[in-house]
Amino acid sequence: MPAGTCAESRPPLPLPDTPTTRKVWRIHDYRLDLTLQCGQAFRWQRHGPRWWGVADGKPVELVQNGTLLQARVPEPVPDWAWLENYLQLHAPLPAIWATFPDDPHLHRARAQWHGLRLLRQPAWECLASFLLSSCKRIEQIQQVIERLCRRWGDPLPALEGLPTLYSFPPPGRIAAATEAELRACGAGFRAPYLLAAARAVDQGRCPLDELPRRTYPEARAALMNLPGVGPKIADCVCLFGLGFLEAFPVDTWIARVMRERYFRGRRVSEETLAEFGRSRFGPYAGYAQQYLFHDRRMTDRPREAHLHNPPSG
DNA sequence: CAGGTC
DNA sequence: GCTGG
Repeated sequence: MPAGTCAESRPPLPLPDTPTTRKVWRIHDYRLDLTLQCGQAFRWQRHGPRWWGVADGKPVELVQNGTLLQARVPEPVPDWAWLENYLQLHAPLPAIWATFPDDPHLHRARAQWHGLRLLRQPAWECLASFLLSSCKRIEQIQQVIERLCRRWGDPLPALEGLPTLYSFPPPGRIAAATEAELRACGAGFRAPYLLAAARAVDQGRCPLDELPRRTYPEARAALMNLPGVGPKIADCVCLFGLGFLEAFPVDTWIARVMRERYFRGRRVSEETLAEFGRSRFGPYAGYAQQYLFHDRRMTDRPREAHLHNPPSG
């Protein structure tokens, strides 16, 4: 290519390995809106039909149009495996459903929220996010995370026409912060937990990168060694960040649903519910959890709203 | 009182 | 118990 030539012309037929900034997939059983909005990831913004966010450290714009999914990134990439993995485009949905028991509740929830998928997020981002999630609404979690990213993340190359997005701050950056600074970002009583987790990961005391190669119980236990990480947060990280699809996070919503439907409203511990969920729904219990969770949430607050919704008792 | 944890 | 709806 002659030097000094303006980049006004492109190769007529890009070879398979030619780095590109755009990609289109044909996908089935996938609903981007549900998947990015359901509270498993906290950094996606919707603007009309477009979604902006950071996947695996890279800024991305996504648009879904029926069975077409389109992605755009600021700098050409040689392949798109990172995004396919993050979005779990190749998750074998029919095979997953085939493992589910014949359960009327699950069947209905699955039909209603068809297209809701589990993402595969970076483990540290996932751990930090869910450490910040307790007793917070999704919007608040998003806010805190956004502040953390702007303060300790790096500005990323911007997509044309879009504002600059920031990387999720690596453990070392958070580890170097003070508890007061984290509180100032809105972390509240979770600040010391986040700080301790960042230090543990940064110093190799919690080897997040190795956990996917261990068994689910081992990974879960390793996470629960961290202060502030109990069964619920550990399971969220196992499910959304480590790829243990048998994990069955039990939060208050799921606990309510399970006690009502499977235990006649009896008082059962959350660990019992988690075990029950895993054994009833099997190797992909996490998918079942997500359908049941989303179903319950949307039933209780139909417009994902700021409606008060006082208890009916 | 909120998608927990110690 | 942080903090906000």
